[in-house]
Amino acid sequence: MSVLKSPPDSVGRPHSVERAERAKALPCIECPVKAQNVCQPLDEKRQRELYDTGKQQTWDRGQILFRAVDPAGPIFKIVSGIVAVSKRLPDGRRQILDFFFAGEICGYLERDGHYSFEGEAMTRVKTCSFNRAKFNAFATAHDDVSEVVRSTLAWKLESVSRHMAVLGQLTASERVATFLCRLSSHCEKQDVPIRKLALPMTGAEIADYLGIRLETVSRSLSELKQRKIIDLGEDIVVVLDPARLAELSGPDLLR
Amino acid sequence: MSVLKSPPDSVGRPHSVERAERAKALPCIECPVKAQNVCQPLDEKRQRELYDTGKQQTWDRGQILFRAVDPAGPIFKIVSGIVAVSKRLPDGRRQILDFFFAGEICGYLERDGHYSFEGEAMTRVKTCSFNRAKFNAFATAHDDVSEVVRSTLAWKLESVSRHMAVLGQLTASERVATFLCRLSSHCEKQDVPIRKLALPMTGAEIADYLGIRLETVSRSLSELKQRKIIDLGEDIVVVLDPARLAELSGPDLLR
DNA sequence: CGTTGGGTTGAGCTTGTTCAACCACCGTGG
DNA sequence: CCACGGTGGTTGAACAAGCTCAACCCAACG
Repeated sequence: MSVLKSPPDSVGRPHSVERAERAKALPCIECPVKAQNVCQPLDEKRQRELYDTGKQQTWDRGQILFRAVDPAGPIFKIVSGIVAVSKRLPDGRRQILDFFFAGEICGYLERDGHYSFEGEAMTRVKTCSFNRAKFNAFATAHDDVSEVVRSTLAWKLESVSRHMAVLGQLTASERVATFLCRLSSHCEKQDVPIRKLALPMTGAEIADYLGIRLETVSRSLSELKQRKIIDLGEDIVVVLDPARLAELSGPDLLR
Repeated sequence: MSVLKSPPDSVGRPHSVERAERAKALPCIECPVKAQNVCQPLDEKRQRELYDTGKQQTWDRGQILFRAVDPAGPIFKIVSGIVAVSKRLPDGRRQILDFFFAGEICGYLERDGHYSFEGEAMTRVKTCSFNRAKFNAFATAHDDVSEVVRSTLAWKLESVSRHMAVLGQLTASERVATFLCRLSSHCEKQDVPIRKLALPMTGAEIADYLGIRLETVSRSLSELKQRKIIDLGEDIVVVLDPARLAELSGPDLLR
């Protein structure tokens, strides 16, 4: 298997676990996200069956997992790390539609044989990459799995709709505050319940997610710091006053 | 069955078809949207079974089918007319998330026992209103139906995501142009293939959908008229130059 | 030690908002 | 029959939020 040179903009083949190695043991046993999403209802037998439809991959920050022009290939369950899914406009503008965290599935949506959007690793990312046809067949064959797919879609549709209201109605500073609240509530749910937030994405990426310029993001953050609501460190935000932050995010558009 | 007085803001009970009357004949036979969405795979027996989980209703323009504060009640398949689904912010701002047309299902999304959003009739609307629990049971019992639910969700998720890019990245005039293109391509698909578009919603509603002020909508439309790209009539838009309109909507965010 | 990528900050400008006046249309009631 | 108020649309002028462009800083890295 020859390794291709990385095309210009930092796309490249990820490191794959070899078939032979896979046969040895089922890594799912130790998988940090085995209890999440489609894997949640699976016993060991079915887990192995699903695992055999895919392979594990590791991606470096900035690598593209899938592009909107590519024919729809595998779907990706994120084992660790963060993936940004975005829509690019021909003139260079882009809208980051959502950030996907460990346990979530991305690259699922397709449109006449192509990925609908683009997925990019915001950090080092580990994925289980399932063959699309086999995954769909697996889901069709198992009612509980397809129920998980359905509820995941419904949940995503809701959270994306909510973010639409952010883009359509909120001011720049409200958007930034909302973003921090969302990050914070996400961390509370799985990570340390501390109010030190790691910011794994750059200002430009936050800007593309919030539909504003990166300078505006920076200014809003500075203003929040000025007002002693947050403190800024190295790729870190410390929330000093969660209550006031929530106020500033205006309405309840969290999650 | 007593009819309640309409609460302040034009909510009211719709006119329902009585049970006795329903028993007579299955109106689905003549239903204009019997081939769409969840009804599409049904033979007459299953169609009757589904129909019996709900009832037909008619709503006047401006009536609220469901509110975000209401406990999640029925889900609505639209037989005719247009419904706007929106998210309201406490301070009066609102984002219209999507317009639902004949054949589509709305009021489906729920969050801890309540409707996620709000649905309002933009025109006179006929619905089949299915009991939620019974509908879900019906879907669970029939693989082909739940497959339709899944694919509808995936499709909606995609189109909502696409609209996010509109809100996050496009200028006001691009948004308006995009909106007209979307309307136009929708009409092409089912109605007369003519380029006279009926505008069933007010400027304020278009504004809430596009995340701009109604004055801005009006100005953009006037400018398009000035440039001989469209013509404006009574609640009607005539597309004079579809190609240039598509250009102005910037990138391909249609549908 | 120079380069590169990301972040901050300022000054001027543009887009879209805000506020207001005005008009056309329509249904209602004196 | 016309006066009236209510709704929805148009247009203008002043204003402000956010964008653009640019300079500058800092840390990482070859």
